[in-house]
Amino acid sequence: MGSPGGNETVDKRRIILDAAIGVFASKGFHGCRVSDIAKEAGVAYGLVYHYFDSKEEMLNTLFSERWGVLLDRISEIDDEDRSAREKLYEVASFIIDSYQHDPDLMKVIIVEVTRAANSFGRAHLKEIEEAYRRIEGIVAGAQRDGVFKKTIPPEFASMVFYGAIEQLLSGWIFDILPKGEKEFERAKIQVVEAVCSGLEIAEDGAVTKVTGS
Amino acid sequence: MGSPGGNETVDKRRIILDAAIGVFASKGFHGCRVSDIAKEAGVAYGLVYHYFDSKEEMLNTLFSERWGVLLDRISEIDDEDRSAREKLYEVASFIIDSYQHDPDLMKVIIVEVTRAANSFGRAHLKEIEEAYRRIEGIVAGAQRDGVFKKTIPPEFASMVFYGAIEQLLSGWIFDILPKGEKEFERAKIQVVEAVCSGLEIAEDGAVTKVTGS
Amino acid sequence: MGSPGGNETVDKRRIILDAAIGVFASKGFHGCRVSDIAKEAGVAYGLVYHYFDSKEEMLNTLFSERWGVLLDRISEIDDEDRSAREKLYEVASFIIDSYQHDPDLMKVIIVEVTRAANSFGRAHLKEIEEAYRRIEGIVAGAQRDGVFKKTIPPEFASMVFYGAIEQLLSGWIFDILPKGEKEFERAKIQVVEAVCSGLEIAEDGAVTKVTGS
Amino acid sequence: MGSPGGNETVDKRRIILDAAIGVFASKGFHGCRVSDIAKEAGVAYGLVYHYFDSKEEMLNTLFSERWGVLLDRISEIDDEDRSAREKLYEVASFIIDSYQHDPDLMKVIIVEVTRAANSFGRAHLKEIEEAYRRIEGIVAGAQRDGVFKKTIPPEFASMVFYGAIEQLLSGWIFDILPKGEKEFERAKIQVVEAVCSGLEIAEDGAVTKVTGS
DNA sequence: GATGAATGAGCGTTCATTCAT
DNA sequence: AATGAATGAACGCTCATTCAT
Repeated sequence: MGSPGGNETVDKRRIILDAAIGVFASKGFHGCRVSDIAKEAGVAYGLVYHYFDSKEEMLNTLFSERWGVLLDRISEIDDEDRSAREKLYEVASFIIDSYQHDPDLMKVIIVEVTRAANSFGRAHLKEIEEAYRRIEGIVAGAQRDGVFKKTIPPEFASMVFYGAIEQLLSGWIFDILPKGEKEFERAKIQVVEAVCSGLEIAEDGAVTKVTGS
Repeated sequence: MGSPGGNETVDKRRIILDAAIGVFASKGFHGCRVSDIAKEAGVAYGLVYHYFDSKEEMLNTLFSERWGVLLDRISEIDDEDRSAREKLYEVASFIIDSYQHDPDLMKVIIVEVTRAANSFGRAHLKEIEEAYRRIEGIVAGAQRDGVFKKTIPPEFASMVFYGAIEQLLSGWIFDILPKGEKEFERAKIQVVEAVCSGLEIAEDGAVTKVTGS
Repeated sequence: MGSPGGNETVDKRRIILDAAIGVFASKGFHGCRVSDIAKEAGVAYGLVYHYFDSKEEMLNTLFSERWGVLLDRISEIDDEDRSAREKLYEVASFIIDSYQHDPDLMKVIIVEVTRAANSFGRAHLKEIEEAYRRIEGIVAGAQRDGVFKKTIPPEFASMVFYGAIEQLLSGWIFDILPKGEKEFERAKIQVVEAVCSGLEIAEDGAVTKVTGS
Repeated sequence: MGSPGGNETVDKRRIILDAAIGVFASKGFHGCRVSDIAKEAGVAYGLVYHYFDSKEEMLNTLFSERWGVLLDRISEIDDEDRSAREKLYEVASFIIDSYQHDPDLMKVIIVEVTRAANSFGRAHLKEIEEAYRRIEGIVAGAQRDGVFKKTIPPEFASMVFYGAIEQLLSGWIFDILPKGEKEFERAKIQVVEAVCSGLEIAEDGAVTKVTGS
């Protein structure tokens, strides 16, 4: 039953981690000090090191926690009985919703890990690649089903798809693209439309089947 | 004896800049020391500061030099009398060729600036956005010509296109995608195909017109 | 066993400050390194920066601490019911005693701050001027009482008095004048005599009333 | 005949020295760079080192040049057949006129040398002491003549007199005292009055004989 | 004399990490 | 668990001075 009475017991570890999200997001991993995190969390300097071996471990933890959820979700989506386009829509949807729900966390994950492959990304390359591979799986399935063209290798398609989404997120993060519920919803549809049907008007003039949640 | 024949005259500034490319590429901007650059360039520590105000100024210089060339090239391409798809192919081609020609420089530009919008990218946001805008222009033109669908806003299409290409470069940089002349050439075609025609097989079954240089 | 008896508890901040006095006095502010201070204090380099924001802050702290005491003392003296000459004697006495008690500290204050108005003195100009103003107050009072001549403006008299004393301290600091208890006591009397009664023999031949503590 | 035609020949050494006065005065010896002086002088960086062995040598030169003039003038004054008070007035007058004539140079001499006995002053201690000794000579003479009281040792009187004047100069330099022709003239009179006759009203009420130039 | 590129020792400051309590 | 003082390696930058031309 844990702590009697309920959840008054504070999980300092969690508090520190949440503080780290905010601090990493606003100052950047390199730009912040461990003391900033402790201060933000309202705990003593040393306590951070009681729970984490290093500043980097906090980032790693934040990334892995969230990335694991993403990987699970992609697999789940892939297991559903839907078209490839719908599956990609679901993936885009999940990522964009994640950003909408906790922009700071997604900013940290993308800016400090995913797009910083040089430093911390290195450590998570395997996890990151795993996501690519699962999207790849969706594409490969569609190719087997004769829905996606075989001229574009799945691993390539996966990169295009993921790259497009991440670019959108970056656009929002750095205020290059307008943000808002409406924009996010549109983006989900349009990024899938662009990647699946392309920007060009098809010969037959069909503008495509819109996918919605 | 002077320098009768030509370029034996050494431009130390250039030498330092070139050394910086290599060092930034291999150790990262944060991971290297100014002394690493001086050593690599074979010059005294202080000379670096004779030519540059700071470590960061070297990165800025490298970025701006190259990004300026990219911007010029996109404009040039847009001025040509070709289809939008061909123009996008040319842009992709230029970027990928740039990587092929000087992988270290492109790595630095992408890893340390373009994808590090949090830190140095901030300083170059205007230049970076300018590139997006020029691609946007190509798309907008195609929409006016009735070749690209109007359901996807040009600024959105531009992000998808650029995001896809950058993801490919990242894939090569971090050894997620196989490198090689053949791969690069294929990538140019496929990224354009994916973005313009989409991954799906069009209703009419047309696999699309391949564009070559 | 704690610290039952008293002051075994070490105040590292104080230790560092005291070490700074010695180091600044012997090598000068510019001539010493922060590591000299740390070494002298027997603490780790970084601890200095745990307690102080910068090398300069140590100097500022030392100055303000001591100068505050001087200002208080002057006010206290001015509040006493004594003649102006006696008050000036008390001020001279306090300053000279300060030097006698902690020559290094006074050396630092005079050499690095008071007489270095160009650099650090600038920052403390207000505090320094305050001292001048308080001496000025003593003189002005004496003029009102008809004891000091009105032909010499108080602010001018204050500068003469303070300048004379500081010159004596400089003389001792740089071994131009002989040091010693006897010399210090004599100096107190003579500087007041010189400034109050002048170097000349008065018409009536009176050599003056000597002031003692 | 030197340079034919006259003085079109520029003495670069002099130009550098004059530039140094301005730069030392405005930025301070420590606060300026050799390149600042070269720039101010309008000469190449390296030329400074052609004429001077070091940055310090420029300061030394400036000091010695001017201080020599002061020493000569004091001797000259002392040789005149005037009262001690008149002699001291002449000395004060010369120093204050020097400041009026070239405030930057006097600022450098006082701020960077005379009052910086810790660093550069050390090197010039002998010259500086020589000035004290010459003033001392004037006082000693007056004591022998029965004009100055013997209770204040000449070397002590000399410090009081010089300290008072230097304090005034510092006051002008750092804008603590009002500047202006009238102020300078008054100061000459008052500093001598203060030091010779004292601040107190003498028993017999005589306010003293004012000395004018 | 004149130029300014080249040298490199030196130093203030930062901050992740450790540790005694 | 919790605190925050203590540690010290690391690094960017400055700038007086030298030197090749």
